[in-house]
Amino acid sequence: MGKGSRITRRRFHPQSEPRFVRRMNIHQSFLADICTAIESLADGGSLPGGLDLSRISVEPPRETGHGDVATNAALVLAKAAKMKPRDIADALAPMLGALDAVERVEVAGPGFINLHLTAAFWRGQLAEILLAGTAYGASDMGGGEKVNVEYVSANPTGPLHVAHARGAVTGDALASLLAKAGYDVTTEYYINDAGAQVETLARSAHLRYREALGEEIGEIPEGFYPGEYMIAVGEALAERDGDKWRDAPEEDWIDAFREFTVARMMVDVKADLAAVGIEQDVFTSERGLVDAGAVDAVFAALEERSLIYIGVLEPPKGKKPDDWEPRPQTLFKASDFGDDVDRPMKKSDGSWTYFANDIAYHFDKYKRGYKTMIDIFGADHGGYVKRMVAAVAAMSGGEADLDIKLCQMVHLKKGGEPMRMSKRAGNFVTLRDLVDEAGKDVVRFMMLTRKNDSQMEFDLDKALEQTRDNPVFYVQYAHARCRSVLRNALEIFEAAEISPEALAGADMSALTDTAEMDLIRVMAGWPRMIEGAAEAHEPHRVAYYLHELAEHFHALWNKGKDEARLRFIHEDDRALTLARLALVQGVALVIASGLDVFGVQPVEELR
RNA sequence: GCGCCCGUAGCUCAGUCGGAUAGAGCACCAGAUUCCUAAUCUGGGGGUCGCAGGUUCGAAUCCUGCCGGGCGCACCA
Repeated sequence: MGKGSRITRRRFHPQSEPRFVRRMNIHQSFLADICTAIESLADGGSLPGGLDLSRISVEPPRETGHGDVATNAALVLAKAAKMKPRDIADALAPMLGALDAVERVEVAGPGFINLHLTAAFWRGQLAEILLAGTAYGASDMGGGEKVNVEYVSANPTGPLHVAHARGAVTGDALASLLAKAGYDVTTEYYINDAGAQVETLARSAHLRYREALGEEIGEIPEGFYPGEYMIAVGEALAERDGDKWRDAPEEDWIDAFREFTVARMMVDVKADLAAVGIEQDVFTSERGLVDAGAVDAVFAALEERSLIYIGVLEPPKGKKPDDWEPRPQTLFKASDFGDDVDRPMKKSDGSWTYFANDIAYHFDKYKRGYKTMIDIFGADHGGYVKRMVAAVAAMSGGEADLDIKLCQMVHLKKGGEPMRMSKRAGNFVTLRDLVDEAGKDVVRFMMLTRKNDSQMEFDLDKALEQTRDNPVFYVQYAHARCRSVLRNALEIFEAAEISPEALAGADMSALTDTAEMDLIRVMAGWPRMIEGAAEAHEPHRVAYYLHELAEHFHALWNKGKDEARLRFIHEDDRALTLARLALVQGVALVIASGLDVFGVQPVEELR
């Protein structure tokens, strides 16, 4: 549980593989070959049998001079085999050198085995990319396992602001990343419509309602939501109900006003999310769960297992609340599951705490079949993580796994100057403002260029400039260039001749330049990238991958400026051109595939 | 005081469940455009990976302790 609790299952289902989609990435494929070779050496007595092969890794070496794939097999096995790493490597190397895809093998450093693959192998990879199309990179790593990704879940008390944007985009991209990696993903929003904040919201609506009826309300008093967006709510209520609630006691209207206002806020929230291209599958109401008795049920279940008791908590050291007093409370034994202290389930008035409701919510998800849950929270909820993870462990009997991703703050900048935001002063930037100014694709991509737990700067001017300072345009430009070449190629080819499917059958032996082969190598790394990012729950890796891919393409493009023979289109050499177009088409597809994970539309041209 | 996160080039940040000589962008310097979009490319300078120990064939990565920054800390959500 806790920190290391991530998806670790890697299952392959060779029986169920569609024929035409490569499901095992090339490194896994070589890993299988290496294991076979080791077993065969063991059979021949050159190695001890029964060695633990689980720590063997196969990966692209950082140094290009170290071949295309490298394995640490000899290093990892040395201790258990009681042999020198170099000796194991020397025995293994010739066997791997005999593989069709391997051109050359070398033992290097302390015992790494570096494989140099044949050009034919790489060209074959390009053909696979073209056949798979934008589905390239799809994996069945998840094996169809149900995963629930919950994000945004902002209180329905006003419009979404920039801090929500990061969580929204992160959750959305993570969800599509997991879907691409073979998980059955549900995206979800938890509506916090049960607490004191929505009561305040209802009162604020009543205030604006009286205002709409012509009453002079003056300054919005402390303890009410002051936002101007509430004016329309008051007007709508006045329109609907006339003045029947004007002088009525609160208990007469509070429920109706809350319900109306929350519903209205959620319409706005969904519209804001739609503006960044987000449409979640499920919206769960906290109040609905409470009313349905879900909290009572999970409470009883925990009580059944003696995880609930009445106790008195120690005051927090160092920072004691002013009104602290020792008081018996109904506590959940979170400390049995990794939390620092036990946590209250009931408030002093006997109603459930937010935490209790949230346990019921996660129990509800669990009962709906999600053994893997991901919550995207803002950094200000960091102190809540341990208790929630503990609760999920407890209520699922250790069966379910909750990973909470904290999104750190976004510091908005404009012209190099930080934009100080304060709700009180009313100058906070809404998600809608941001999208209106920068565009949804830029917002999405920019928000995903940083690890979720690092704070990030978002320079509005750079996002608006649409220049090289803006990483999304660097990638889009590469895609646009690909599309441009393919459009130009229509002057000498029919569209059907240069479709991805047709190009997959092209003779690619003309692709020989190092820049071309490098590009294919990067493209062929896409499935592995997907799996790694999905397993780590880190969508930002895709942004860096796309930048790298674009970089290699731009490099090849410019190489064609220096050496005319490297240009993509040669009117006098159709065969050569088809090979190059296969490459260009492949790049366009992989970029489109990557942008699709981010929910960003690839552009045909930038002009 | 306790818990979580972060600390990597002047700035913003990557760095694959421990791998070989630590990377990118921006900024700075020097170059590339008769020709598929120069919103691009090529080359260069720039680092005690916060500090100190430890683990091992090997540490930016794992462990411990410090230092610095952020967030949070009963009955809010």
